[in-house]
Amino acid sequence: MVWCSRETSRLLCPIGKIKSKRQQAIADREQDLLVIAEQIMEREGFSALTMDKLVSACSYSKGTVYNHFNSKEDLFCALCIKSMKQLLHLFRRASHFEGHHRERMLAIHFAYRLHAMTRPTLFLCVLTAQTPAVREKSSAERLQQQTELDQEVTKICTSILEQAVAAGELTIATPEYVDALTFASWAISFGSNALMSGDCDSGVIERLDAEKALLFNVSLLMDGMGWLPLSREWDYQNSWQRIGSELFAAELLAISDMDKAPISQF
Amino acid sequence: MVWCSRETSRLLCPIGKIKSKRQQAIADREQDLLVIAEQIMEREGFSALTMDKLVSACSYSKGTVYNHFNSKEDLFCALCIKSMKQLLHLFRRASHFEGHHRERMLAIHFAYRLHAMTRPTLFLCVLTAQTPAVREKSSAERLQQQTELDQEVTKICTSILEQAVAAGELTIATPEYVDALTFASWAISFGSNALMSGDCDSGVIERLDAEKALLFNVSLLMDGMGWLPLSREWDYQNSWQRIGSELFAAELLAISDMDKAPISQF
DNA sequence: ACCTGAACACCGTTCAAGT
DNA sequence: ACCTGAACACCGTTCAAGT
Repeated sequence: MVWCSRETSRLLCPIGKIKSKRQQAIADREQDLLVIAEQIMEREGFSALTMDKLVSACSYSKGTVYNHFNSKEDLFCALCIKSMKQLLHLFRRASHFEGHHRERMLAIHFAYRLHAMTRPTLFLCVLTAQTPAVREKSSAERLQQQTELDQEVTKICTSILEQAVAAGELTIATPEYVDALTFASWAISFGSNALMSGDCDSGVIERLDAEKALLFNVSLLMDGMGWLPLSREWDYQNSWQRIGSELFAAELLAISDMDKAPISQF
Repeated sequence: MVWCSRETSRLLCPIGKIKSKRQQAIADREQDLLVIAEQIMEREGFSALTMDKLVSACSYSKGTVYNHFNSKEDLFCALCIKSMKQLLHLFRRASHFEGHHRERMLAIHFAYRLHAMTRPTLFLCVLTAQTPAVREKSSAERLQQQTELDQEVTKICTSILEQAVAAGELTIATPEYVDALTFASWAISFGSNALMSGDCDSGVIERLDAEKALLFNVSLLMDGMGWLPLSREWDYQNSWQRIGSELFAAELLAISDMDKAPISQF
């Protein structure tokens, strides 16, 4: 992997390769730090996350923390990467949903929404990591890893689209069309989720509304693609629920527990 | 305006009302400060914008600057508001485009893309202002003004949609459907622009690609709505160009000058 | 009623000394 | 080869004194 050339003398930790015991320990420590950072944000808000607080909340020294993240922004970038890795796992599961290919793509969008709900903090880290102030000060390695993950996510969508074409569900003018359709799918999902997470101050009713809106938006887009069966010929509301119960039952249970907790407490 | 109750003893400056000469001077100063802040970001990058730099770049004292913005994040929020006001102006112009209603909605999307290109810094301020770290520390007044502007933008879209329904271009199941369609339009535009501005390091070819992708995405969505004439019955590529030349000729000229400038200089 | 800038607390980052 | 934490520079914010 060419991009792994390290001009900075940071901790050795080749990505996606077999690690020595020492390297593994370092990687574990990094995961510890990310968990602690996430906890600070959840407890005290995003702006409360400072390097000082992270250092005093963990068992390592300032210098060691800075061996992992060469700036506060780099830490945010690392959180964004963690978020995208989780998303990728959900997407892989979604891509094997038992149904036709349009339903599988819907499962991808379901997974994205699910991630935004179950891990709101990590989801917002992705948003924050798109910010120029963060990108300017993140390490080249991590920015590269970010685009790599982006490509892997894209690959999953592309593959579903290609299968749909092969199955005759979808007709495309040229092969490059698939990339355009992937981008459109990604854009509607990102846009919907980002705009919805803006005012997520309310409770359960809002959540159901948000899901409905996403399903609606995605359905419009796929109908526009001419992806069969069209929404007037198929009950995607039902597909949506099937995806939830067959693929993500455990995660949804965790959410409803989260919803209940604050109510029973106050 | 109820929400204008000011618990903080900040500078008096009622929004959208007639201002006294003194209040006008204060409002002008605020605009000065925003221009300077924008210049700092353009010259030195987003992370270079500090309150110290803003103070030394302007002719006012630290205390005075803090009378306008009660935190650095509040300053970002103010820049976001400025950005949205400019957007609103462009949208109003777009909404009067000479053509059918689907073309008018397309003009809205054109205006959004145009704004992202001509004022990239301000556009990215909107993205930054969605970030929880900024929202947490912005003043209640400005956050309120932000949602007010959001609503005004929404109103323009809604009105175009309603006119399209009245003209028989578009059929909707229930009146609330209009809100859902507005949200979908907003989501595809925001999503496309946000994702595209992520890697806007390149030149002219990229720009044309970005425009093509946006037109493509929007067309898919509107086709999905069943908004007549459908993209297979009408040349929206041509509409796109007409919008540019008839509505935003001056702005487009400014962009091509910007593109040329760095080439001739280096 | 508003402006000023010194003063303060905290935060991000570095690096010489240690193991 | 990596860890440590004192030290430093800078940044955000406040507020008593001034007009």
